[in-house]
Amino acid sequence: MARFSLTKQAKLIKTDDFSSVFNFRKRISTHYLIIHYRPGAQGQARLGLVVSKKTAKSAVHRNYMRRVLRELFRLQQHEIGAIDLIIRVQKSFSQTDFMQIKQEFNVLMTKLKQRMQPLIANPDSVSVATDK
RNA sequence: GAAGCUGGCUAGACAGUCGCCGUUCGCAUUUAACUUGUCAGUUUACUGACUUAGUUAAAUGGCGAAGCCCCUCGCGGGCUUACGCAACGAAGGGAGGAAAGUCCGGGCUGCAUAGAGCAAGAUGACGGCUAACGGCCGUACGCUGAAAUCUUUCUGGCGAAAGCUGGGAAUUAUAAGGCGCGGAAUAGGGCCACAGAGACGAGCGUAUUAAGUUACGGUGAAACGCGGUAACCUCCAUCUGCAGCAAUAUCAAAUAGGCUGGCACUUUUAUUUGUGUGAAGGUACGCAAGUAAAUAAGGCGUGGCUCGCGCUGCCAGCGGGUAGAUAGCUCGAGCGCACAAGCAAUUGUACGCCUAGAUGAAUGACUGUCACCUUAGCAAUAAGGCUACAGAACCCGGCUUACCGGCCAGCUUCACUU
RNA sequence: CGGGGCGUAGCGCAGCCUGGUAGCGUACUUGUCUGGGGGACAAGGGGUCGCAGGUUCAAAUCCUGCCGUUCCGA
Repeated sequence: MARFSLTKQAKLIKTDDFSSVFNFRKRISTHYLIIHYRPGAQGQARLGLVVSKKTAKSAVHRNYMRRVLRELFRLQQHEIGAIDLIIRVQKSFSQTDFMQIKQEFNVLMTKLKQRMQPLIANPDSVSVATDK
């Protein structure tokens, strides 16, 4: 039975984790969001969020966007697989745009699955990719 | 009742689903004993069985760490730990009045320090409060402060008149309240545009007088006067050591470098030191050690092997210390209430309470109902907003700035009624 | 957390320290030179000096508090 809890194991915590994902240089972008991804070795999807001060000046507004994205990730984390993700907010959104954000997130997840399919099929290529 | 103003409190509510972060407790499973309950036997007491709940004791159990023991020495096995972590369950807690700006003041920590002074900076009516302040309270002063009131005046209506009433304008003093307050100008220096005869030294012009004796002089903010300006320099009084929780303390990986010890250390050249040959000094030669450069060998990697290519002294320990972890980290000039002192700020006493501690950063997301607001509508209701300003980062006292509303209390003026 | 700079015409900047007139370049408008354009020359318009309060006879300038923007250090 899949649980929906979001623990510390499902987060990117250290600076090395973040920079390794960014250095992998793979990303998918939509109108509001940009996703950087990298196949991870933890056997679990892990999430990092970046909401810069440039997108929204109010801290309350930035916290809202962070929480919504965290919630969406929490509900789908078991369907994603062992991937490290960093979600970046490109354009600010508010509570009226919630349904649109949800759709965009789903689109991003399906795209991500399609791209990760060959990597998961033969794990040797994953190891080669991570070495480089 | 109307108008103006001040202070305090609050910061949508409830329910459902899925979650996040601390704190405390229980850990999960098995066994035994006791208490309670039921049933059976039965001498109002005892025995046996069962189940649920609670308490106590023991054992077993996930990962890691430390210690001990055994051994066939290996990434072995076993035991212990009021050691940690993970996982599970329960209880209880979880953003603000400004958490914001970072403008002042203090605690705390480190460094420095007998004490004092210089420099630099800040403050400046008087008195008080305070841990302290540039803050607060009281008093005095200045500026301001009403469509209300007083006074004057113009005008319209009613009326025989007295008078009543509506509108406009001007003026004066103000209420509650708001804002401000910068000590010293014979201690000294600087500056005072334009205008004006003259701008800080006094002199000049006219009139006058025994006499620089007296009076006046269009301008200008200030004019014939030893003025104004210290939010110009300065002087006086008071205060301030410097830095900031990324402070600071403890533990501590990898890599590079440092120190120590052991092993390895070929040859040549240069140089330094010691020593021998030499009667002595110098020179020369030999030996030993150190340093530098080059080279060979060795080692490692590439590889089935050789050649080749690339890198390079090897091993162990120590100390500093980075990433990281832990502490600092929330019980404090704390909050509530009552009484007392005081005009007040505030202080004292008694009682009660514990109220966020995150660190790539939690305190939430969604749905429904009600409340609130806006629009439409006589209303019922419908649609929309799902609401203001805004998110703790070591902690307090203030100040400033932002802000949709709601509730309560008080003050002043005026009008009406009793 | 600590420290500094900037805000003046549509744009880029002087003036501020040492208070009395707000200016330079460019852009804009008009005119002249040219057959026309470009260019040159001449004239002109355009400023809450970021906002608010204060000191002063007088504030872009001095003082205080805000707002915006930008940079630096730990």
